[in-house]
Amino acid sequence: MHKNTVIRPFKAASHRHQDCLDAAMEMARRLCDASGQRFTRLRQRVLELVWRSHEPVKAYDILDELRDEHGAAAPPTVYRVLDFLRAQGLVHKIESLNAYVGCGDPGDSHSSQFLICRDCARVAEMDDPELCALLQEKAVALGFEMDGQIIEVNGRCLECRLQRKGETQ
Amino acid sequence: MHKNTVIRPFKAASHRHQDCLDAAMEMARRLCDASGQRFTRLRQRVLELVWRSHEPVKAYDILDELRDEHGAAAPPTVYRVLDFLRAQGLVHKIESLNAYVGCGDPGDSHSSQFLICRDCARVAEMDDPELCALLQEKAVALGFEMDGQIIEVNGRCLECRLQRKGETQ
DNA sequence: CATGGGATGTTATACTATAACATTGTTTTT
DNA sequence: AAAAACAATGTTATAGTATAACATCCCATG
Repeated sequence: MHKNTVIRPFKAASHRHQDCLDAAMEMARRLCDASGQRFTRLRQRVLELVWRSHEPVKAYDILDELRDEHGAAAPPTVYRVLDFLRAQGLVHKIESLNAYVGCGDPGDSHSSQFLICRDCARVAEMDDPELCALLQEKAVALGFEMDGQIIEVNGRCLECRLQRKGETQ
Repeated sequence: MHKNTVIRPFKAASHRHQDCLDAAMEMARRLCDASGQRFTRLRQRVLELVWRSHEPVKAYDILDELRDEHGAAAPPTVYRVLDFLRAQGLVHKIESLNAYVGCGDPGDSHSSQFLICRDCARVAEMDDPELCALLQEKAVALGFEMDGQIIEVNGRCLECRLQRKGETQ
């Protein structure tokens, strides 16, 4: 069930991002097929924009991009597609940023813990079973029935720590 | 250092809320005195409004209230005061709700985990050292330097579970 | 009692998101 | 193939959340 703790790592700056993109699109197509949902051009395009990088993307940035490509486009277009993609587990919302990231392991229903780098703004995603279990345990101890969690960690990723070692920020 | 895991419990429906309010005001006054900050009428009033209940409060609800009492009032008034109160650790923001709650243990700098009841909308606050330690450990294992965390758990509090047992919602 | 800095007021605007209804497009049924 | 049914997208309007920039007020202190 839990394949791996880190389901969306901080990739080396040199990684071939096209591979991330291709993999995400392939998975999306497969998942939508499997669940009888339509992976329309618009939905694919929005998902590509979300996966443009490993940084979270704002709804209105997506909107601007669609406008450039496509003439008209209004907020509901973007929010509807984002809602769809989130419902399929293809995209997550980062609540503390009001921004969206592609899911590192769509299809496997999981809980997520996000690591957000304050320097490069990239986001990694974990699905750590120990963390979930402990949180669950703590909630249950208070009689609380848990049905979802939001965990977002702010800090600095390894790459940024090494690069900027010693700088004052 | 860590006095208690639960620093803002789900109180029984029958609790004397005035006591919560009085305690919060007393602490706030003391903390501001200690740090040389001014606990003005406005700041006190906003903190009272945040502590009006154990449910998170929206910035614009505070604004409406201030307008009723006080004539004019514009968003910056509220947001500035909320920022102040947050900086003093007297108030926390619930990111997933865009709403604010009074801190259950101001003065002691801590991390918070919030439990949010979907039925009664009340919020409890924990500061669980084990949870923090485990999250820290997981982050460090990825080379991530953690400087803050957001944990918000959605679910149902004990009281609501007992009251609505069997209901389909 | 002036004066300097912190607090608040004021106006305008940016940013985030949804409601409600119209239109288009795709499948399914006949 | 036509019609019905439903899903997806377009469109217009508006609600909800937050900040920038500058003006004024207040009050602690010298």
